[in-house]
Amino acid sequence: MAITLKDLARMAGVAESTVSRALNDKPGVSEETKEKILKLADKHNYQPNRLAQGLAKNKTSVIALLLPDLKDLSYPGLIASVEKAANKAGYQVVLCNTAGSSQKAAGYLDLLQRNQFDGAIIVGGTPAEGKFLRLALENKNNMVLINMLLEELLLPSHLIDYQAEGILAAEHLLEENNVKPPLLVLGNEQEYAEMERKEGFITTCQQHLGSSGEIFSGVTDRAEGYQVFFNIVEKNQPPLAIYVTENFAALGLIEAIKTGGYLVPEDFQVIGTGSDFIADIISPKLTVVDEPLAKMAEEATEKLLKMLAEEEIDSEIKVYDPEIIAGGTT
Amino acid sequence: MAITLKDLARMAGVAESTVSRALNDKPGVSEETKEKILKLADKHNYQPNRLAQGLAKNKTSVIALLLPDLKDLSYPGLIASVEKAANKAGYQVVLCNTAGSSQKAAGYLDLLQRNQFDGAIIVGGTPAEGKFLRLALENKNNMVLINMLLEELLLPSHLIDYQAEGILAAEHLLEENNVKPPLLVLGNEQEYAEMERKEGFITTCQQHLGSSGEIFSGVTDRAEGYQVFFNIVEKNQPPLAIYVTENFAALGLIEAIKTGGYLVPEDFQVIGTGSDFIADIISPKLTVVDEPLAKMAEEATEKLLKMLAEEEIDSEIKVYDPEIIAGGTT
DNA sequence: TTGTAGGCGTTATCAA
DNA sequence: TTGATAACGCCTACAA
Repeated sequence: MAITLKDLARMAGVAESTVSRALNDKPGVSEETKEKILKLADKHNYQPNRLAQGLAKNKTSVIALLLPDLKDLSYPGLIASVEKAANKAGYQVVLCNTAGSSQKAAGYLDLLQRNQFDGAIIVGGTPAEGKFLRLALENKNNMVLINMLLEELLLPSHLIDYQAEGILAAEHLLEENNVKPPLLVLGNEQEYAEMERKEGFITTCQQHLGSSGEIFSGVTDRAEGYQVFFNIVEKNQPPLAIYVTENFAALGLIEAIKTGGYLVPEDFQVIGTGSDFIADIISPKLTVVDEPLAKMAEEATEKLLKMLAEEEIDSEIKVYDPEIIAGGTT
Repeated sequence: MAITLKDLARMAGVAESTVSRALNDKPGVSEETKEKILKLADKHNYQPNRLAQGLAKNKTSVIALLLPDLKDLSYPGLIASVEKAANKAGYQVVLCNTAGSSQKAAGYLDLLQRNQFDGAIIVGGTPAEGKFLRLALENKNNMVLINMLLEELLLPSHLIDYQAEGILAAEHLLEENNVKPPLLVLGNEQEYAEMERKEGFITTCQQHLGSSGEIFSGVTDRAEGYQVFFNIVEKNQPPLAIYVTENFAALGLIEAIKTGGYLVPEDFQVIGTGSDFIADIISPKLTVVDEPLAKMAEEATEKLLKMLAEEEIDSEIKVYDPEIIAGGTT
């Protein structure tokens, strides 16, 4: 067993309270005894038990970051941002992989609710996670949301304006190619983000051209992106402008375009969704509608820390604007 | 404040111990009182405080998985494997991002040592992490290692045989192209894994051909992989066989080959390192030397759980063999 | 079947 | 400046 504060007290011949004061640098301990105690603690490599500390102080200094998908390459930036803000305030961050399962998410929220963590930042991405949050909300308010929209539940939320993404993408493509309506290649059309992008994109196209181009959906991975190229050229002739919401689909699509002997951006202009990673492994570098995830994460973390510090009750919803990062594909 | 066991006891008009027994399904409680207590607990949504439980039972049922790099696309599989094994045994897993910094790693090991977690699985990848582990090892034995080799520290370790990777890669390439010695494209030559791969590769080439091909190093990302192609064709003529240890470098290299008007695998045969993800976004699918990370993770987790359960002291080192997964690039 | 009491390892209050 | 002592919320002998 590890050495305890009580052990130190016995060895130093003082009371536990004195040891506690000495270790925590609190006033009311003579330099002499303090030094003796610190030396002893160091010698025996004393490490205060965090469970006991947490119980006594009602605080663990650990926050959890719940992520729905570890393969999403835009998360490392988000994570770094959360960690930076949290560390600065003396908190450590642990990551919880919910893998899009509300059951797993519930498991981690159980830890949160039962004092294993002080707070949690919950990142959306999977639909219908609202239900399990209700329980967790009962007593405390120690959660903030990123990109998760809940109907009724009132929690601080940091949301991307997905509709604005569609609008920006459309405007960008229309700037350069205003003859034929741009095409839209979507992933899972049931997802909130995709619905919004579609709405923004189509509306903008119609406003400018009076009509919108063909829409393909269910195109999420590289193979599907590759394949959709053939569906596209079946009825459409280049030059064409295309908005592909899914990153890996964009990868496959551009590969197909180049394999087909066409040029990007001369024959096909392509715009995707923000992710340094993907933009970089595509050649030419993909033009994207970028999401300010790092900033969102930072502000979400600061909001959470403020809630923990001031026990402030809050449910502010903050919406963030995307922006175009020009690459070589448009 | 949340409701406590003591509150329940008061409300039910019984002793705390009775409530504890009822909630934990222990014998010695009449059906009647038990039901009353459970109903009360349910009504007030009672959630036992894990810090208190942990303190009393000296167990949190949470293990930590320390990862050096969240961008590594072979980790999601490893993580899933750890979670599966841990969950089955009633443990929850949290991920800790050490980001290759021993300081950050030390912070998480501090949590471990101070009872916030029961155990930890530490994944290597960054050099010289050994030092900070020494401290953590003092009292407990609740850590296992994956792909981290330490000189003196005795901990259960689960290691890939990197030298065998080089050997396999060489043998595979030699099978099909035994005229010219295959080329080697390395990432960071200082890393243990790379040194071993190189050793195995070169030795095998020399055994079979009496000589080994040109070696390029410091090629880690897509751009560098793209660029190295030009260095390669400067002095070498296809057909050529190439072993590229870094995944993204392989991506760029193949892109350059195709852009240059050459064919894969007819003109250039390429073999990389295992990762479903990368192999899949390359076309043709990359042939790889696969690392059995999922299996390693599973066995490492089971070892850890066994250590926690039986307090067994152990420092077994288990070495895992890589294997070729044929794609379309060889 | 139930209650009392002590312990887990800290912190914090109040006297001395 | 120090030391008892209670408290944090739970578990677990031991007694009743």
